[in-house]
Amino acid sequence: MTVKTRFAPSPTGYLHIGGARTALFNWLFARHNKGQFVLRIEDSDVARSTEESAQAILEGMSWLGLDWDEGPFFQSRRFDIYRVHAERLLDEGVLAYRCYCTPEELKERREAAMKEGRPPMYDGRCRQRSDAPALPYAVRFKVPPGATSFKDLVKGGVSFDNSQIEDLVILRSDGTPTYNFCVVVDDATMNITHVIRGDDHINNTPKQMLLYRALGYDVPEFAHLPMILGSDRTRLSKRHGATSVTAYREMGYLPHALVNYLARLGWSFGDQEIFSPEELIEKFTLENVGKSSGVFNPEKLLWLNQHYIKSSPSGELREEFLSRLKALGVDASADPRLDAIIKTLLERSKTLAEMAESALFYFVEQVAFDEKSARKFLTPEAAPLFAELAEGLKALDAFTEEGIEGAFNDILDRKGLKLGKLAQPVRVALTGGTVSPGIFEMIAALGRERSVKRLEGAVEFIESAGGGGAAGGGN
RNA sequence: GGCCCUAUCGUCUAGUGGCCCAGGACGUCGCCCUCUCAAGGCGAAAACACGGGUUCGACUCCCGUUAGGGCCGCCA
Repeated sequence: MTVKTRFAPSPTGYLHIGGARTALFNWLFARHNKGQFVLRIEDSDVARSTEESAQAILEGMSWLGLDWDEGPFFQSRRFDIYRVHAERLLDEGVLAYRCYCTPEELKERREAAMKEGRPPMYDGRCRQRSDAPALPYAVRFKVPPGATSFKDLVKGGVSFDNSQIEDLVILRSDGTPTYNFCVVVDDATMNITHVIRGDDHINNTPKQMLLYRALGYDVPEFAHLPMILGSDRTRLSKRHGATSVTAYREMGYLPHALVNYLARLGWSFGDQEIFSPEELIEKFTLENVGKSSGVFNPEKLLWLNQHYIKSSPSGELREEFLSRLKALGVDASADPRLDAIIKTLLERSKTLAEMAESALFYFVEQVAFDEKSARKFLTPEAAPLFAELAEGLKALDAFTEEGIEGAFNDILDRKGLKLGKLAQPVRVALTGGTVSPGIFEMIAALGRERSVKRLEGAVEFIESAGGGGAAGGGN
């Protein structure tokens, strides 16, 4: 039997971190076992579902690289299938029945029960009803007595007493099917072999198993993944910060970093931390999924992101980098320095957003001097150094890191200075601030023209500042 | 309140009865490297929730307590 898993989100919001991990584990399990992965949109609650959410979820999946073999199926387009199944149960007479209680009545009873400390379960009062008033009715599944247990692939043995399970509604009074019923009909008719989902669904499992049996279908395997919690150990939600996959994309995270992080949250393979998607597929098994919930740790994600950025070939990030620059007002698509520039930024950027921002100085016409840095480093003593370096750079045969270093060393030797005494002022002259990539690689990437111009501009700046001139920039 | 699940460093985790006075990673701190910032290297602090069993021997098995989470909808 070939393995078939599914991811079945409800389109009531964006793809969030928890959903993404559920999708990932389903995908990994299917790929590892050379099986199929199905995407199904659970929009049986038509009122709450939106087209945009469904679209956002598909985009999130694609961005993460989680491709599906079948679907997306939409429950809203399968209502007749559910109705046929529900009627089958109703026809049997003993498996389902019509309930004429109104939602308002039910709510009242539930609240009363809660207040008295009783379990807020439906009491089954319409079970015995033999009349058929001309009133709206919902269809309820008649939960049989006994116990329902199963062997969860991550949690182990789980058992429920059926007396704890109420007669659930499978068809609303408007004729639409409910979640627990749709899931069963869908998973059965789509031949899902392994249901892998969040453990907030573990209580639904016995209800669904009972439904499978009533319908005469085989019960699939279940694997319930522990929840992802926020730093305060409650269910991860918006107030814990960014929780949507899209948000991480926008902040400049790489999909592999997110995938790697999510995989290691709840799953492990010895001491290994870094996994390519291929490696995850090869190594992923449900046995190595932990049973306990885990706290989402943005700092570790950030570390992974930095890891993936610094180990990316510069060409791989080019497009994304360009579009981020563009958003900052820089069109660098035709700039021949592009790859060299990216290379200088690779190992000092935690996100793509940060990378684009720290690249800005390479492209601006006028360097904006940071006031404090300028006061400290753009001094009258520095001016002749800049002039000399500008000459040295002009005279270079090859404008390479080695050549540039040579030009620096000439000056250093002549003046008897340490590199720091020259590099830091030069850094301010060229970038406007005191933080940048290594001085030689940075100058090589900046280019000869601009480096010389900016040095000369800094000399002018110093001279005019000496005469009381205003702060400005070099070229 | 009832039911279900869970319990190793701050966090993610390794550990499947002796290899563990518990290993790795993020984070934190210190040192080294160093032209700044990073990266990198080295090192440090940091955990088996508690109580009973079982066993020659428990982080590992069982029971209980405690704590956390989840679910109790004509939401999914």
